[in-house]
Amino acid sequence: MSGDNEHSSLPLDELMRIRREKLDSLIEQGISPYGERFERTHLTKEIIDDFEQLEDTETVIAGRIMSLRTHGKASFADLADVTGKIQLYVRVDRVGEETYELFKKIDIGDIIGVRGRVFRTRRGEISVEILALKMMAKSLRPLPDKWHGLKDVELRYRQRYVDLMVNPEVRRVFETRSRIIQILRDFLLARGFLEVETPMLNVIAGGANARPFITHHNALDMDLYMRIAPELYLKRLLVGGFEKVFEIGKNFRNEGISTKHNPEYTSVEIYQAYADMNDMMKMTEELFAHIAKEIHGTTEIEFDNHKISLAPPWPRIPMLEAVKQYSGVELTGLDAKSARQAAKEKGLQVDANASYGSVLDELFDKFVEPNLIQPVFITEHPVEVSPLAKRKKDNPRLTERFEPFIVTWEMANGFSELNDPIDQKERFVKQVQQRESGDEEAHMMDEDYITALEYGMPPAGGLGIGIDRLVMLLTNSLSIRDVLLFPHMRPRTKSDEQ
RNA sequence: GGGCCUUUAGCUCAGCUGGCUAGAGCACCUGACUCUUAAUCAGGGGGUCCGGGGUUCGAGUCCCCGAAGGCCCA
Repeated sequence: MSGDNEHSSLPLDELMRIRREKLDSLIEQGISPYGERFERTHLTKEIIDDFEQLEDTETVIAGRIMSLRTHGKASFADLADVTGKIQLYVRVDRVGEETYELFKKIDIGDIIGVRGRVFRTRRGEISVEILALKMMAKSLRPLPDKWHGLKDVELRYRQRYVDLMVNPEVRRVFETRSRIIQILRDFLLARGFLEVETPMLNVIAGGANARPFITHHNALDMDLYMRIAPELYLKRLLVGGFEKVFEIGKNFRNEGISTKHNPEYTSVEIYQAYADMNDMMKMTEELFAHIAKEIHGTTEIEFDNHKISLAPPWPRIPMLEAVKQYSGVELTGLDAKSARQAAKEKGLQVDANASYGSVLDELFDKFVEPNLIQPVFITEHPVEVSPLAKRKKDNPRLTERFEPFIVTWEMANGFSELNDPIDQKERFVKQVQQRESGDEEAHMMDEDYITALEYGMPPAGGLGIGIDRLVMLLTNSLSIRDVLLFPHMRPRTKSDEQ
């Protein structure tokens, strides 16, 4: 509908037009507006930290102009690089008319290189007095408000590059995210684990209860699934003879989006031969405490106005006991029918043919989960919802499984791995039946995985940790989108690409 | 999927029970200013009020449909 010439009267176009004119005039003067390789001697933070040594010496820095204060024949600006920012000072009687004119063509947002003298202003601010100036990148769009920054969360996520420019605390979150992953990796490597990579394009999507994304391989002319978990591949590696492996990577689940869910998210899965759930619980609490100490210097952290203590050991509470404690419902020893009855009496809607295990699971979600603020391991999940976990020796309806909860979130999931191929096959068969009766999240049959188990897999402990949630916990972020650089957003239909 | 809320200048926000030409701060432009720092002072330009219908003499404001986003719930 709207023609091109209507567009040209939009104010953004006017702001951009003015900058384009400055760009053109630079080119006319033979100045390249987009620079080239540039050798810096210092980062801004180094100048501030080492001011005593650097005072009155020459330095070469580069970065983005964040603000300008011009005063006729002398001017100030703030220049930001990855370490922070520093004030620039320029005076015409020092640099000469030509450089001063070039400085006056600079806009907020431009990236420049500066050679200058380190000094402190009368008001005490460490600054660099410009002696020479180079344009590195002309910015053609205005930056958000220097005081209020960019607040609109939609714009922040859609144009994260702008968010990162103007909101320094956002950059810090992602620096912390990177460090957390590095610490995690170092922790595992130091314990003799091997980092591996397994396929993300799967013929069978297994290892979790979730709906997969479907994609297509053209040359083979076949549909493939994006993986929902690396679990079954990693356990094949235990069959093959690796004894300690882990994988950090993306999983893809075709589910809704919320403050705690993104369709692609990052996990670490860890498998250790000859270990069991108890070893993995110990590793979990040690790992969380270790990362917290490296990041914050303490295991006592704050999240959403809660004081959380990550210091091991964390309590272990069997699921049945937790349900009894928080809902008053005693399910031990009941059959599926009386379990359903008990749940109904607590006002819970349950399917007429819900299994004992799923009743337990639902009671847990409803009555227990919202109370689990401090770290706690919930253990011994029912077998129906744990198709890959070893059964408990003294109670085959339950499994050797655990999930740590912190601030009501399930932070991880682990168990003594089921290595009995016959039991595993039966569990898959049950899952396939559920799938056929409409449960799209139930497991698919994975014959090759059964074959692998038939060769013999050592008993093992396994553990999967949601890295996004871990980062949320340690950066006090209430939305998963705040720890994802580019969270998934619906595309805007049109005319918003300004 | 359901409920509630938001969308006004590049950014951050006002705009009352419908009523003159839709405002402010920052940013931008012009001028003044050689230690400012949310620089200051004077002047100026800038609007698809998310989109589409409707009610009305008159809609940023009320009604309906739609879009994107946020929060809560499933």
